[in-house]
Amino acid sequence: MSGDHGHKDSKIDSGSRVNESHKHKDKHKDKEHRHKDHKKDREREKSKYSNSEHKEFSEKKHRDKDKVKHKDGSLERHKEKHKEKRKEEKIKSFSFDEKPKKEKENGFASPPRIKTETDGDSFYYSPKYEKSLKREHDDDDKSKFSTNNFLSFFLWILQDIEPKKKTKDKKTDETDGKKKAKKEPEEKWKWWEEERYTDGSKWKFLEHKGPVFAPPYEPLPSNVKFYYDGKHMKLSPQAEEVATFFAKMLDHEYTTKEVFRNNFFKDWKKEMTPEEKSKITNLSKCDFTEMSEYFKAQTEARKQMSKEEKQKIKEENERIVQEYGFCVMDNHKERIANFRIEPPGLFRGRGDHPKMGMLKRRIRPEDVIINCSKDSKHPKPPPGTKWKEVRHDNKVTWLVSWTENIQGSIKYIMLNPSSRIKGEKDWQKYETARRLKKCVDQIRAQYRDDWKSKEMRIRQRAVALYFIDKLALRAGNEKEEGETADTVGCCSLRVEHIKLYPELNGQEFVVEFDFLGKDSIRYYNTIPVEKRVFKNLQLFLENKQPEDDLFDRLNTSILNKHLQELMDGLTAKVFRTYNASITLQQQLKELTSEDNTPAKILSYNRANRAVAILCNHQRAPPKTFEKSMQNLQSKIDAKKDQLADARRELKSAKADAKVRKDEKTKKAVETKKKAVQRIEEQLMKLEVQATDREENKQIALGTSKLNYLDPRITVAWCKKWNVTIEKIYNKTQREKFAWAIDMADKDFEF
DNA sequence: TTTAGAACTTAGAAACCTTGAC
DNA sequence: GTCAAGGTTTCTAAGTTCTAAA
Repeated sequence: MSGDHGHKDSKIDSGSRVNESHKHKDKHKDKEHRHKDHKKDREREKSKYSNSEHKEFSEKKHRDKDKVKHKDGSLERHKEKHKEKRKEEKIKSFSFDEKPKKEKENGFASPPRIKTETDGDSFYYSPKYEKSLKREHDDDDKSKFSTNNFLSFFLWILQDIEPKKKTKDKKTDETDGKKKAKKEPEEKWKWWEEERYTDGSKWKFLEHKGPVFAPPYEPLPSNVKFYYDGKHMKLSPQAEEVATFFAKMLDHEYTTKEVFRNNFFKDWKKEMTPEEKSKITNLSKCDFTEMSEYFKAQTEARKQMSKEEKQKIKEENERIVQEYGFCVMDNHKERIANFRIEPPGLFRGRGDHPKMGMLKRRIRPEDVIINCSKDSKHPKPPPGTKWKEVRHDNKVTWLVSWTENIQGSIKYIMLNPSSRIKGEKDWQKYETARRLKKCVDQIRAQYRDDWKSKEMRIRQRAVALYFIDKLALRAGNEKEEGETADTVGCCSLRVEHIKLYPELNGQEFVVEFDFLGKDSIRYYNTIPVEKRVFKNLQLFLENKQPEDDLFDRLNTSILNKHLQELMDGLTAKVFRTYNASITLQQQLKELTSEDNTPAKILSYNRANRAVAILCNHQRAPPKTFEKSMQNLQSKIDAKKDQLADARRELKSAKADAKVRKDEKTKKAVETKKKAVQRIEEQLMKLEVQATDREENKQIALGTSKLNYLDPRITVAWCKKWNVTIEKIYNKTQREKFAWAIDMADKDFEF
């Protein structure tokens, strides 16, 4: 990335999510206007970007061997299906370059091109690991496996019987060294020193206890009443349960939104008896306050419980975690991420979600598919029930799945990020990004070249890729209208999402982006682009309505197919990973200096922040922000006063010592000196904290830290600057990144 | 070959827990 | 002991990419 990401500041906007102005009003009216005549476009382009430069380009690119085919403009098809839904006609013509398909890695978690890449790439086992323990995974060796695994499962059970020590020791083993109470019970398994499967399987043995279901509904006590139109009304249990979902959310803004209320009411009615249905016809006449108060009181009571009671609950939870929170996968006990089935409730879609408020129904064993190995002890469904299915698919990583009723999508229970199966994939992700580093210059040169292409689809592709690379935009899949909030990514940007300024605030060729991205987080950015990009954008906008697609001849599938040809394993999101990680590395180099630890950490956070800004990771400013800032400021002021006092005292002690010249006064001077130093340090810490907090007001660092930044960069930085890793990664993060902590040394380069 | 659905990653909010000041 | 603040964990929605069925 060549310092290209320096335009960040303008991006963070005070209101992060949704806002009415973004509503896509009547967006699909007048669809007939759209995409008038792409043939005309193409002809226009042809004349504009006439022969010479294009010829030169097309001859150069071996990849575009099928260009002739594309040029005739007869093949566009892809987007049509959903455009159809919009009742519009887009004439498109494209086809995919016919390159021989690269051999797939059978979906296995190893990086693509594993065999051809060995040269010097650290992804491969270093010599010291060469003879390391190999995971047994010969396809045909089943019996051996099951024996081993039964053994290990047995050991696991045994371990469980032992007094619980590990899981909830939380802070106790935190670094400071102060409280080194309980230590890790056993040596952690270094899966990264072992070989991976190459046959596409994700595991050979998998055993678990199945999911934990939501507790059954407990009817309200009879004194907690529901009122309709001012009159008490006893609800049937089903209707009451759904009513409590609403009551629990009464303080939330959701319940004031019309869409939420309408969806809720509609679904609630489905749960009512005919009698209830005929009576309750207006949600506004429903009074849930007693229910709401009841739940608040319960929460309060829980807080007020005695230590013993709290402890009892904690132990019971712990027992459940021990029983259901782990599985055995290939000889190893692994933590499960989400072993609880999502409880019923009201759907909380983000942004202007058309389905918010709908009832998320209760999942029963009959809805659940179990995945485990044949030779494992299958999880038992709760008494009197059965599973929907028990399957043995070792080409996938999930243990349990079910279909949810809001979007009809499948939900999964999977392993914790610290597990081998997730870790390998994560590692592989960063290796792919590092491979991109090696060819990114070439790819950039190519897309710049493609801005001149005489084919519209190629120019669109090239401009989109430029945005993805430069601005770290997401790919932008197409979404089904009316099913989700109206959000976009790069390929799905619409005309209304950008504005072009030939000149703005003294800068030439400025593009203003303003759209809702993932989770309806607003992306706002004004950025000068290269002239050719600007001209292209002008062209893409011609004869289009605000609600038309900016890149009407592009979608994520086309883009990713193209990227795949540029580099094996390359997809749009690799750019985000690459640019995030390289930015961190560069920023760390730039910002860190021989300094005290808090200052170094501030540098780290600033580097992290640069990435978070690039990736537009925003958060709502904490509600208590202003107040906590004030508090901190008063602490700083107090500390300053304290420092002034200490300095004064030191001064007078010095004067005293000058006069008296005895040991006692000398000592006093030393003591005062130390006190001043200590206070200075404390003050500095507070000031750093204030700066950090202020800068972090609307920025969430966690997402990039967890998902985009190659942890080896961080580990290397810690080692280089003598910062303990615990200062940067908390326990969970250290578990997730154990592989990186173990393998990266201070010279690691992304 | 296209497309729908499956699989898996990324995301911010909320719940929960710990810490430290008083 | 209480309380507020902030860090951590959990939750699950919302993306992207992969895969397999039509």
